[in-house]
Amino acid sequence: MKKQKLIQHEEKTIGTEQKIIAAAINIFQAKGYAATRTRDIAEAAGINLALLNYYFRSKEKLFEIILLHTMDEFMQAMVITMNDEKTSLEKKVENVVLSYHSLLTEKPGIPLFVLNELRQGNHAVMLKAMGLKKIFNESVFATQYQEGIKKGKYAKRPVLWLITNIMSLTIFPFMASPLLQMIGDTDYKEYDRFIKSRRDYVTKWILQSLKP
Amino acid sequence: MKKQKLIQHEEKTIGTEQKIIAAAINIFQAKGYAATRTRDIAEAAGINLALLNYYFRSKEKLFEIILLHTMDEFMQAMVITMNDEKTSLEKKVENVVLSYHSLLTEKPGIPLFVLNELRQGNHAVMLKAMGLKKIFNESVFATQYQEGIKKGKYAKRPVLWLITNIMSLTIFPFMASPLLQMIGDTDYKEYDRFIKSRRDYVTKWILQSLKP
DNA sequence: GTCTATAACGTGATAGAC
DNA sequence: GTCTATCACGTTATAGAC
Repeated sequence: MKKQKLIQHEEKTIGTEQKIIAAAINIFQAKGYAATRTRDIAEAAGINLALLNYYFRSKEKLFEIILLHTMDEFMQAMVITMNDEKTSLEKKVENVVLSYHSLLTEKPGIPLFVLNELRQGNHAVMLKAMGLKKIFNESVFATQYQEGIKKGKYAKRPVLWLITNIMSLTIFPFMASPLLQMIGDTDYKEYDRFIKSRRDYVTKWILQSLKP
Repeated sequence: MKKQKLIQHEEKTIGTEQKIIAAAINIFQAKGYAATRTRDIAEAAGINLALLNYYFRSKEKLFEIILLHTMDEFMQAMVITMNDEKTSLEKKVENVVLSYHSLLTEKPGIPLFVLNELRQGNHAVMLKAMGLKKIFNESVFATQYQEGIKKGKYAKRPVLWLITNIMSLTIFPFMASPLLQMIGDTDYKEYDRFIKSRRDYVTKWILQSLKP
């Protein structure tokens, strides 16, 4: 009976904590740190402002949790596919494009959120971002790319070149979607189709650019 | 003598006003509306906080001026070249890439600034951005593109397709420069060379993608 | 026009009851 | 754990002297 109570207690705790985190993710990602008011998060979570501080001590602490979580989400989309021993580099490019598309279709606000905090000089983001260097340079992806160059299969360019192409063509259309929607005079649904229709084309286009 | 005094008066006024605007551009573009404190602008302009409000009434008013100015700067980079009657579409693509590169090399913070305020739902930006629709659809650029498609010279795709490619490949590397610098393990100077070395390649790559 | 001093306000955080 | 009420602080904006 004591255990029963404890479990119930913990479940309830986790429930509220998760509700706050879920709300915080939405609002922080949509508006950034400075433009977000903790009151709004509390309201969106259906709880009181005081309770938010009870769980997370401060706005900054809560933010850092959301920030790290978001960075992980963003990086995970590529880390796994980049280190798959079983796939070719060509297949990896395809998979990265695919996984970014599915992530960003669901959460298009992530890149702007991350880059914005990076520009503000947020220390936590910078540390996380540092990790990307290792991830790339020590990845199976990087090795395969270097191999391809040695064999004369790919043009001799830094890995950064390829990564820039991939990220530019996959991420930017999501970041700039409000702008591009206006230019193209499309609504949300139509723009979504537009982006989807680009997906395979983008992959092929990138692969084609690898040739010497 | 009265006129002399008036001119002097006006010159001094313009001087201070411009100093404030210059400072505001720097800080607003670097940190966004919410994260900017008017005190910082005043300090950077070498004047007092009260004086800032004397000239611009409020933070919001000052911000809107900077915002519209920035949007104009951003849009102007393409509007002019897009409507040049004397150049071919191929030359226009080349020129747009060039003008964006020179603008963003000097002021790399502009795209993030604009997209960030657009995401916050800023009314003024949205109105300005609306103008882009007309600018593109009624441009010489758009006409030439449609002509090319009719002649079977280009693949049959919406103009938005081409615009997305151009913007993605030219703008994103500037927006994500802190991130990409870390990934590539390069310093500011080296990354600058990297971007410059991509310029011509990007142009050719885009042109190549026009083919059916 | 420009300053100093201060009012007015918004927001993050806490005290204390339940 | 959760709430209401309140404090504490930073920031915008203004009043008033020069």
